[in-house]
Amino acid sequence: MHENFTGLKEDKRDSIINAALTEFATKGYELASTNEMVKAAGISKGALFHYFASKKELFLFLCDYVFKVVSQEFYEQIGHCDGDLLIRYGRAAMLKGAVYQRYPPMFEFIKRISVEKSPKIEDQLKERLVKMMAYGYQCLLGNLDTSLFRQDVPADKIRDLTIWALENYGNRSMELIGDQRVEEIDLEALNTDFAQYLDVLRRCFYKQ
Amino acid sequence: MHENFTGLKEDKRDSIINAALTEFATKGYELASTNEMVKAAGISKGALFHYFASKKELFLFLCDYVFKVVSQEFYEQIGHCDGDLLIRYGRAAMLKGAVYQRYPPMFEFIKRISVEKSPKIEDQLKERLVKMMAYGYQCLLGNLDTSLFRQDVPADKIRDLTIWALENYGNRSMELIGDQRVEEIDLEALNTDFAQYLDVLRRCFYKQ
DNA sequence: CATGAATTGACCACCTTGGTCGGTAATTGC
DNA sequence: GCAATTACCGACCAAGGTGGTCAATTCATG
Repeated sequence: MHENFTGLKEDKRDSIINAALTEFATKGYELASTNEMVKAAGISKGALFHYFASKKELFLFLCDYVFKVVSQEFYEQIGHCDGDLLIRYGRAAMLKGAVYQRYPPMFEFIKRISVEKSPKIEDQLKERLVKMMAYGYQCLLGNLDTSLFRQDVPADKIRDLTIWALENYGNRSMELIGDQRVEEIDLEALNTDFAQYLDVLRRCFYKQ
Repeated sequence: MHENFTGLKEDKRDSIINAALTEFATKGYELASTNEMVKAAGISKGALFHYFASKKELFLFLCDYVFKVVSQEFYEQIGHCDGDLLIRYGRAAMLKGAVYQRYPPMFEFIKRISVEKSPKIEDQLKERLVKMMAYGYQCLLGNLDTSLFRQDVPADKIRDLTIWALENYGNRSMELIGDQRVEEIDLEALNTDFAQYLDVLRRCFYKQ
C-alpha cells in the first residue's frame, strides 16, 4: 500500500520517518498524533494518508523498517566475527552511533514498542518483536568466547554485568549528545572515554 | 489546599496516590487523564477535585510526596553509614523493595518526571528535581571509600561501572516482578541472586 | 432528627482525534 | 503543447476525550 512512500526522495522520507518515530516513541501508539507528525515533518495531512492507508499501517511499516535497519546495519555487522564480548560491544557502539546519526529517535522507538500494549496492534507487533529479539540476542550474545574471562567467577555473571554496565553507558552518552547538533559531537572524545571503560572491564573481568 | 486529602484513610489515600502516579508515569503530565485516575482509584470525579483544586496541584502534591518518601525512606537510610559502595547499594536495593511494595509506580513516576517538559509545570518541577537529585547524589555517592577498590584502575571508572551495572540489574528485577502480585514475589531467591552479583563485583573491582 | 461535610456523576464548553475529499499543482506520455 | 494522471494540500467531519463544575445525595456526628 505504501508504494507512494518508498518512491519519495531520501531526505523527505527520512524526515517523515523520524517525525513519526519520535511521536510514537514519546507517546505510544494510541496517544501518538498524526497531526503532530505532519507538523513536524512539514507535510500535509492529506499527504500522510496518501502514503499510508491508516495510522496502524504507518506504525507497522515503521516497525518493519526499523527491524530491517537494525538487522542490516547493526546485528549482521556484529555477530560471529569475534567471540570477545568487549570487542563486540565496542563495534556495536560504533554502529549504533551511525544509525543514531541518521535516525535519532530509532532506539527510543524500539524501547517504547517493546513495552507497547495497545490491543489494536498487539498481535502483529508481538510477532515482529519476538523475531527481532531472538535474532538480536543471537548476534550479540551467541558464540561468546567465555574462556577469555577470568575463571574464578561465573562467566554468565561477568557477561551480564558487562552488558548492563555498557548498556547504561550507551544510554548516558545518547542523553548527553541528544541535545547537540549532529555535526558538533566530539566523536574523538567519546571514543577515548569509551575505550577507557572498556579497558577497565578487560582488566577486571578478563584473564590477565 | 489538600487538607481534605491528607485526612483520608490510609488505604484510600494510597490507592488514589498510586492511581495518579501510574497515570502520570505512563503518559506524562499533559496526556495524563484525571478520568482514568478516578476510574482506577474507584472514586468520583467530584471527589478528586474536592481533594485537589486542579490537575496541576495534584501533580505538584505528588512530586512533594514522592520526594518526601524517597528522602525519608531511602536516602536518609543509606548515606554516611558506610563508605563501601557495594554495601550501600545492597542496602539501597532492600529499601527500594520496601517502597516498591507500598507504591509500585513510584520509581516509574520519578523516571518520567525527570524528563518531563510540559511548560505548565516546568519551573516548579525543575526546582524540586534539582534539590532532590543533589540530595540523592550526596547520600548515595558522597563520602565513598574508594580505597577499598583495587588500585590499578581509576576509582571513578570502577564506581561508574558498578553503579551502571547495578542500576540495570534493579530495572530488570522490577520488570520481572512487575507482573506478579506483591505477595507471591520470592524475595529470598531475589536476594541470593543479587548477592551473587555483588560478590562478583567485589571480587573483580575490590582489593583482594 | 438536624446540620454540615463528604461524595456523586451528569453535565459543560472546548479541544483533538483519525480520516476524507474536493480541489490545485506538478509530472508524465504523446 | 495538451491531456491525463498522479502528488499534494488543508478545510472539514463526526466522534470522543479534556479539565473542571455543581446541584443533588449520602454520610457522620451531636
